Amino acid sequence: MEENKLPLSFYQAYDTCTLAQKLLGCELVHNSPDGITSGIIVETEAYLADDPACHAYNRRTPRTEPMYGPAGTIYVYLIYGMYQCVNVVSNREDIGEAVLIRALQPTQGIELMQTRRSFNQKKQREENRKIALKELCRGPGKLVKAMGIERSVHNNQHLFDSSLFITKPIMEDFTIVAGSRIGINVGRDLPYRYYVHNSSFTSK
DNA sequence: CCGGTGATGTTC
DNA sequence: AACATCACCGGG
Repeated sequence: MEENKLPLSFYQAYDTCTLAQKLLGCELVHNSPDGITSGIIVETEAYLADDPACHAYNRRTPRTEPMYGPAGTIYVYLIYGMYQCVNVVSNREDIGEAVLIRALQPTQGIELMQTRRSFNQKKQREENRKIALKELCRGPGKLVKAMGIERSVHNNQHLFDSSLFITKPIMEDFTIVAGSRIGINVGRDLPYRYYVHNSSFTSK
């Protein structure tokens, strides 16, 4: 599996919008101390340097610094106080652009993902609710929790040198649909959201 | 629909 | 120091 990692050159080869589409069909893998979990990327969003919705738009601060790193850097941030989202940094060093991973089709470690998703951090215990396969990684916050991705661990690491990595495309013959990004105000008119047509694992 | 939740950036 | 914002999710 490790040997199927995307090469560094893959992340450097494309502009951000193209990379966001090229990552569809690839597998996101986390080789964690608790076990391996993975899923096929079925939904992404591009965030560009000249794009007001981009965290790095006109600002280079401690939080956004990973976005200015080399392509393939991992950018994890906290949102709404309780969720984290994971991005693949794109373009050249010193240009703040990235691709947000929004949904996965789960492949390996499904039970572990269900366990992670079922853990109620407020009550500090696991709850009984059974989470449907389709719901496991449908959304950026959900997939980060299911995959066990942690800002404190993975932020500013590189996909080529981390327990979190991406392998070459394993999905074949799919159509890519472009549309407006989800959950943002500025830049909502830009068609920078990409997803696999007819996949039942994408968010809405 | 609506509110929880906390880091971040901006304004004072 | 205070405030507005926020690439979300789950309960209703």
